[in-house]
Amino acid sequence: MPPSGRPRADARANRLRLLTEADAVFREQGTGASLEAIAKRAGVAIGTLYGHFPTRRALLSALMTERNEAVFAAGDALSAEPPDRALRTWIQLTVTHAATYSGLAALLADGTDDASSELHASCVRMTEIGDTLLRRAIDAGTIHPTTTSADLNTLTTACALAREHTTAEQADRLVAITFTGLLVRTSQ
Amino acid sequence: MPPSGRPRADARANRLRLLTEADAVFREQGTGASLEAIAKRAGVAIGTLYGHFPTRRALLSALMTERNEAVFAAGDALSAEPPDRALRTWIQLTVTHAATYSGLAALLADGTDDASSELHASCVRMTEIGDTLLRRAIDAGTIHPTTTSADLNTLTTACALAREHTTAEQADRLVAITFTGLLVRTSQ
DNA sequence: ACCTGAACACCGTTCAAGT
DNA sequence: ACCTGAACACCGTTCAAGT
Repeated sequence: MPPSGRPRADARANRLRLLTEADAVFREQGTGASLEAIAKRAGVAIGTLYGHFPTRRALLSALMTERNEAVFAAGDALSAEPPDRALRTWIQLTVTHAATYSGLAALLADGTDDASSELHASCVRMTEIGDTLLRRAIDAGTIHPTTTSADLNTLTTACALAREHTTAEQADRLVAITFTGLLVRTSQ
Repeated sequence: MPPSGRPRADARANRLRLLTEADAVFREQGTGASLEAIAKRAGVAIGTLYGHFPTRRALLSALMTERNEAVFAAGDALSAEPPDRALRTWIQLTVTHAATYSGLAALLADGTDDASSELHASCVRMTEIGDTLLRRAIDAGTIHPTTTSADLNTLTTACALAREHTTAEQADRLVAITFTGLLVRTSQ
């Protein structure tokens, strides 16, 4: 059972500094970075980090919270766009999101199926939004009707994973190629 | 300078058993598996493993040698096939190859650009074969002419990486989608 | 209620001693 | 020439003691 009432002021400050430094370190070194290093940069002992975030994934999850909300909101807003443009923008959005830190895409990919992962809920939410946009695009007749929600997830995961091994430009080209592969082939 | 003449019989036997067990362990646990475990299963001390294979990549490289030759030969043989079918088969082949062990695709992706990697030479060779098949398919008019050799590498890497996070069926669907994205869009 | 940091566990890598 | 395995280094994680 979590402690009730407001947390102590120093605890709040420590939590905030841990998140700030974790973001910086994960950006530089990926999600596998040393937790010791993060604690040291935040000016706290390693035990304090574990006190706030019992697992690496819990830390990552806390770090992604704000960003998640932004992506969810953007996804919902895409309902106003033309179906195929909306889907394409969504793919670009989620790929970039999953590539925030090197190593994150793999955790998100596994988080979709692993209900015990702290990242599971946000993965499910993303899948739902993607599914809505996908169905709309299929109904509009621009996306191949056999495309599944799982395809969309796999495709996003693949592009995000690949992004860790090439330039952003090359990764964008892959997104473009893959999206083209989803389109219904009409006489041009 | 390497030792001249034939290696000692026991050394040869150890090397062979190390390769056999490494293959089994990497298949089960991926390329990050414990080298201690491999040595133990092969019935030798950890120092013996390091004596034969100074780095994890050297061990992987030795492990891939035979398989590499098979893939190169298959790639060369594809010159006899219709250009687009040949390219598609090549993509499937290389994706499967890069997904032999979980974690291998990432090493191969980095090995292409890292000349100091023991896996570099085979990566370059694969790129060459892919490039030949790609140009032929472009010349035949079935593949979009702006497609580059780098696109092919990124695409293969992406599919192989994704394969570690889904079923083989789902991964095959991704290959199909991506390949469709390469095709010149004609009136069907 | 929260923080500290020593202690423990685990694993990769090296190298002096042995055969 | 090759093998052994103890020794070292490094890092993730826990938890008793402190404030």
